[in-house]
Amino acid sequence: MRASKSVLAALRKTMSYNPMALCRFLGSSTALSSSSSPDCTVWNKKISHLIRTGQIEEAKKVFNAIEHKNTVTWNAMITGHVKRREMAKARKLFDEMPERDVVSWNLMISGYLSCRGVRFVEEGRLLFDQMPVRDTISWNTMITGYLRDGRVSDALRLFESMIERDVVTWNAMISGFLQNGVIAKAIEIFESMPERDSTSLCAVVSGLIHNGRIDKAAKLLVEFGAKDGYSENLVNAYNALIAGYSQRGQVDEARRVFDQIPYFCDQGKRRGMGFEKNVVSWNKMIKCYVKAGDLISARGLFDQMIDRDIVSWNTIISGYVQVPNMEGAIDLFNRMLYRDAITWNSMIMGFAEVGNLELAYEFFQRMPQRNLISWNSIISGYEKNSEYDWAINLYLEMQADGMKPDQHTLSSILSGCAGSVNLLLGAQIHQQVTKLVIGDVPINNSLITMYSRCGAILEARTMFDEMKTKDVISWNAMIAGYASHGYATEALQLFEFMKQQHVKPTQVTFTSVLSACANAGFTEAGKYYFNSMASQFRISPRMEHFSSLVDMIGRSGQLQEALHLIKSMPFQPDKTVWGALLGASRVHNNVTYGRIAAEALMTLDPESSAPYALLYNIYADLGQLNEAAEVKMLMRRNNVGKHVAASWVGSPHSETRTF
DNA sequence: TTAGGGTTAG
Repeated sequence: MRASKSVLAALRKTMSYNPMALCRFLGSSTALSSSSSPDCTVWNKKISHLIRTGQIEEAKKVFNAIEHKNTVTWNAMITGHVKRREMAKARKLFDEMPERDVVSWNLMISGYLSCRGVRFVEEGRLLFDQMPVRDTISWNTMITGYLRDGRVSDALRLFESMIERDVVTWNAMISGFLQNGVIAKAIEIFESMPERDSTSLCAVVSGLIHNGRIDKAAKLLVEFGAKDGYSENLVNAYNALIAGYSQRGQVDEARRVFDQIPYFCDQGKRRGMGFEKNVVSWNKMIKCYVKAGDLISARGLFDQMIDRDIVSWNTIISGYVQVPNMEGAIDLFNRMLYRDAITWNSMIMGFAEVGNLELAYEFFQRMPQRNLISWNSIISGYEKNSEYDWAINLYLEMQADGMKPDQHTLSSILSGCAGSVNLLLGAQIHQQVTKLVIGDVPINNSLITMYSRCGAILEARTMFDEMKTKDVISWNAMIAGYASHGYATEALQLFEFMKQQHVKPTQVTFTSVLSACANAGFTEAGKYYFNSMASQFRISPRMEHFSSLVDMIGRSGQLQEALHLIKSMPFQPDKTVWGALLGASRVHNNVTYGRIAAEALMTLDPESSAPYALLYNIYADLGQLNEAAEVKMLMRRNNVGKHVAASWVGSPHSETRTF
């Protein structure tokens, strides 16, 4: 096939838009020699296009078919492999190619350096040393590679031995130093560089924010941002600053920056050339208000926006979902022209949060394309609302659908297994976790909880012991496992070991520790631990800690001391605390304290029949039948007690105790 | 082929 020169020229002109057209015209089955194609530029572009669109096999076919390749052809093919980190394949081509130019060398170096790891960095350096002629890009690539790998001094050595540095070199040094936390040096470089561009400023601002130096970032942005010569992408730096303040909860500061952007726009000569706020600025500011819980201001900005994008809508919807105000969210949802998975997922999460699983499921069903987060949201929704079997069924459905679970899915489903005491599935998930190599700390913690809730306390302990890295939650989970199964000694031993390992306990730790003491009747130990909360760890005791202490002191017979403790509490005791005193009074059949506790409970929780029932039993056991009858009458008069003495859920230990 | 940025949902 032979194409006329003019046709080829016309086609070449449109090449960059539609390279496939040329291919179709020429037919791709024939050998692509220079006789059928005047030069290989066209084919090189075709290869580049195929690589850009991820069709490397196709690219390889074209590459192999070309008879007379030039250096660009080889480089294009090498690019394809380098992008996919296939360095062995890239290297083979590089070694085979008849003539290399500086781009070939640079490509290989950048490929090796992107792979990270000492071996690859050294390989890159070897090529850098071997190459006959280096340009600035070679140097910049090598410096960036070192900085990415944390080798700051190597980078600095190269930088200092460079003769002709360009702005990219300086910028690479700035961002690299900031990435490695060498802040002072980065600022020094920024301030001493011969010419700055907007990238320099963006790099230094975002890097400083990343390193917690937001005020310095703001100062530099104000100082250098107002000067001439910076391009429109400076707004990115302002946006980064808004996001930085937003993350720290400094709403007013963020708003000040947000309002400042058009101010500098007036200062700059090219008004309307991009110095103004863009949609990202608005979205970040709205997000800032949402994060601070100021939905009114967030909505105000949202309503003022002229060009909203999907992120604007999703941000404001997430604000309503977080409150949660699902009516508002639905209203916005209905007004949206285009929705994406994030929109739908936010709605699902919101409905799950307010316990409306029907609507959550309906939205889950209705959404056009579910992703992993959709599944995770609906599964965790059911799990959090104690619908464990639904959660487990959805998990099975998810897998049948070919969706691979991640650590969020597994953590939800493990909680589901713990909730429904499904040891069989829990152990299966454990195997899956091992296979998927998602052995991260939160997942392992869920496994501990799952095993211990299912009563497999030995498996829980094995899990705990095998964890290479633990956090305080791992310790809490294991201690809680022991405590809730009556292994008080083991719980306290582990707690002592935890302190030896210098892991700082939390309020949750003490909840389990005190509950273990209460269940086992270790009153003195319990008092000691309770006092150590504030004195050793600066943790203020919460309601559940007081109620445990009241429980154990009361049950040991020191009812007066228990009442004294209640009176000395820094906040109003709730029904769990009074319930503990009432329970203890029942154990000792003590009318005096039983009455006090029961009366407090009747005021706090007028619906509950439990205080009447307990008080009745105390009187009855003491043979004071008249008083017992009075209690019954009182209960009838107050219109409580359809199920007499049936369910008492006020005490933290209600499951393990019978009244 | 080198530098910055890339918002929203767990």
